[in-house]
Amino acid sequence: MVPSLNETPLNLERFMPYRLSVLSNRVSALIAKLYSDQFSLTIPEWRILAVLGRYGEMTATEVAGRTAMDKVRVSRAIARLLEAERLARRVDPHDRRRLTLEMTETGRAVYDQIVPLALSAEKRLLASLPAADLAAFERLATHLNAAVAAFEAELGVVLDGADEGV
Amino acid sequence: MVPSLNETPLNLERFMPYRLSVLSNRVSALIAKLYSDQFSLTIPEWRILAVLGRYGEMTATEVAGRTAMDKVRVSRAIARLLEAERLARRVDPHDRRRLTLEMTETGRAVYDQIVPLALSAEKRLLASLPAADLAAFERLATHLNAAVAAFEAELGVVLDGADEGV
DNA sequence: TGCGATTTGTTTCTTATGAAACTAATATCG
DNA sequence: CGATATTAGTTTCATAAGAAACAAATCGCA
Repeated sequence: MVPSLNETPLNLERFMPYRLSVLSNRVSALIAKLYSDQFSLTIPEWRILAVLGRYGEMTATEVAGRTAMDKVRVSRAIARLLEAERLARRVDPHDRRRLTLEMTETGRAVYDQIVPLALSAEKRLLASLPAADLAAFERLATHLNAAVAAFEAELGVVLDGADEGV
Repeated sequence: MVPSLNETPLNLERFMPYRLSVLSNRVSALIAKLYSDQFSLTIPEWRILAVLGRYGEMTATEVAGRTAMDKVRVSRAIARLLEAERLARRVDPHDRRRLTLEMTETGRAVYDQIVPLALSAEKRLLASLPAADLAAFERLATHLNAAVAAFEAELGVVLDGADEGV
């Protein structure tokens, strides 16, 4: 039987968006495995700790902007972190809609334990990869981000950076 | 305020697994946008059509293997495709547990319309990217897949290629 | 002022997800 | 042969997801 009547059948294995997706999710699953069991932390929860650890206090909306996560997802992850007392928050006196988030000592202890795990995993994954290839990936990522943005703009779409992983 | 008390704070924007994830999901969301509304097709449904279009008839298990999708996800996507009469299946007479899948004419019509959209989107996204950078990405992908596999093996984990996107 | 528009964050509702249990058919090995 | 293990695919169950509606606070401008 002829595999396809289409003139240019799509070879999934060579389709860049597909490869990117499979690769990304394999890597994410591995990294998540390193902390999810041990600390019972979900991916969005970890992301929140990561941005707070890096940039200090901020609100839920700012976290969503930084992490490219949906605000609902952020809201729920924050609820779990508050419940576990890994996060505390206080009302901004200048604008009482805003709730400023910060890690508690418990939260920071978790963060401080995961960061080295994550960095060493990354280091290990990239070990023996030529530096030039990593630099090329950086360029590809920058290029694709811009190309996607341009395409979206043309489609008149407002796709927020909804995503999944790590 | 000091951003982190950690000696090596994690800079998410430079953390490769994170960049990979955000990039992948942006690209996937864009590609999905090109067909999901128009054909009301989900990502797993599209993947199934894609492998059938490329490789011809196969069973659900084979589809799962090809696409790195979970078998439950495949099963449900097949159910929807059958419901929409985009797929037909028949019992393998040699092994009556096996159900061989093939596209119907309706299914192939959808496939034939989406393939050019997907390929032209990919082409556009990669336009003006130096070929060397794309080749470097191929190497990075190969390298990372192997590195993840090695890491998993060491952790004694059996992570199937569960994934998300495109 | 004051009232409609906007912003922040949560909740509701529907659907998607995957682990584990399950059904049915086949393979294996005593 | 026949009991047990394995395989293909589905269903159940609990959780996660996002769109849209929502509540509360603030902004903006007549």
